[in-house]
Amino acid sequence: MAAKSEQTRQKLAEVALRMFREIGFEKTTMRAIAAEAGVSAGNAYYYFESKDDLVHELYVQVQAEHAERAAGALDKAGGLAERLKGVLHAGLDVMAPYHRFGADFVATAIRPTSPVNPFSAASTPAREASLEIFRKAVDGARPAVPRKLRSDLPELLWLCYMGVTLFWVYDTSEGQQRTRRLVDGAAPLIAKGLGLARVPGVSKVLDDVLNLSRSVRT
Amino acid sequence: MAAKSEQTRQKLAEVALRMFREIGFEKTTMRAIAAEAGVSAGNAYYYFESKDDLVHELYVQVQAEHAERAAGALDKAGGLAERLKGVLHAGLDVMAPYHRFGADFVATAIRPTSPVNPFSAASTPAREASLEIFRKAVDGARPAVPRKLRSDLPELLWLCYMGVTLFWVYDTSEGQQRTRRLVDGAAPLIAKGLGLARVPGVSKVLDDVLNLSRSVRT
DNA sequence: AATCGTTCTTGAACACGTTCAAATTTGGGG
DNA sequence: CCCCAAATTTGAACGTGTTCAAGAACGATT
Repeated sequence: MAAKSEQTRQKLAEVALRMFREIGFEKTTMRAIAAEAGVSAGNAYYYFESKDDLVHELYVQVQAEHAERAAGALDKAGGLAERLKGVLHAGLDVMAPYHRFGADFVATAIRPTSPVNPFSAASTPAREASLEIFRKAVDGARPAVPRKLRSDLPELLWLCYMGVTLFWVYDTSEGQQRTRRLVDGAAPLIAKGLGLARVPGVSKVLDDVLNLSRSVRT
Repeated sequence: MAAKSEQTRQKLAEVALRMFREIGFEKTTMRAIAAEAGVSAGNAYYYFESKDDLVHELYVQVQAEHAERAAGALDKAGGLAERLKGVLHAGLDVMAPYHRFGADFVATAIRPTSPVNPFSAASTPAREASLEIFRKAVDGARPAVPRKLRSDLPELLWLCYMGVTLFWVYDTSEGQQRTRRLVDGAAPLIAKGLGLARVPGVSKVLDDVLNLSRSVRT
């Protein structure tokens, strides 16, 4: 059966993710993962290129669950502020069990050469799915977002989400409530701030910002 | 002479920094540093707690040189936009030789437990010195920055600087010219944007932003 | 100059992530 | 049922960052 191999792979991933959660990144050694999964250390490398590759597995799973929960939250909210809150809190909910592991995750993910890097080729599907969440959040918002911003906003919000994640990693408050407060405070502010896009003086500066943001990408 | 010990320490730091620049972080092994400095590998650990600690040494030196060059740039410019440009370009100039090493540096620095982490206790002097640069940039600016923003702005700009650094690490364009363009574009935009703080509609939102930024820190 | 505590230095050892040649298992075709 | 090629698994090995007990060099005190 071809399933046997897949079974070993899944066992390894499952064990690795559980250990990441329970004892952290560094204490979760490849040998320990393999032992717990009942295979040799070398064998783990038949299924995963590296320890980082197991982190990528986590990233993909977390992202998938985020998409699912975010969709649920978006069904319930119409205003941009509430939609944003829903999406961001959903993300925090999914990541919560991994908070102690967060710093190592980010340290791994930030390397341009890592498969976990959210900008890397290996992460393109996960990143696209994540971007899609923010596209939906923006597109479905009532009242609608100013037309001028509609195309750039999802990407910018996704970047904000990366920022919130970073903040969350450093947030040692109980249950990361500071990050929760940040989300609760920032979401309505962003929504309100977008309304200013129609103020003439602001509009000009905003155009410049958008132009810069576009020009600097290439 | 007490200088003998200090000499060994400096030799190690000098060799390490040069190797970081020339062959990158991973290829610069502790054994290689020690060998090149003419001591045993174990001895390097008498002077530096860890490899990361050598990165901290680099951080401190880079920061010191940044402060120096930024001060020079600030002497020549009065407007906030020009002052910001000067400070940011000075930072990029100092970091330039280490660009290939940047990703590893950031990956190290981003760990809350690392001595290199810019928010860590070990980095407090370097961080304060860096903040001071932005305080000077803001305080000396003519026309003056809106009073409301004067106290928070340096910290926010310093955060922007962290963001620019991150952008720079990922910037693979020749000579990191995209980052240069980002700085040239963003500096005047920030200066212009601050002027909007006096527009009534904007002022209210801005108050909320500042309040949130303050409340979320504790 | 001899002594002694401190500072400095060494080299072997450890656990880690990772590699790889060799061994084993698997599954399909004769 | 047997055989072979491919897929899977092993265990030993490598180089890494780091630790540490032991020793060597130093410098102040007598």
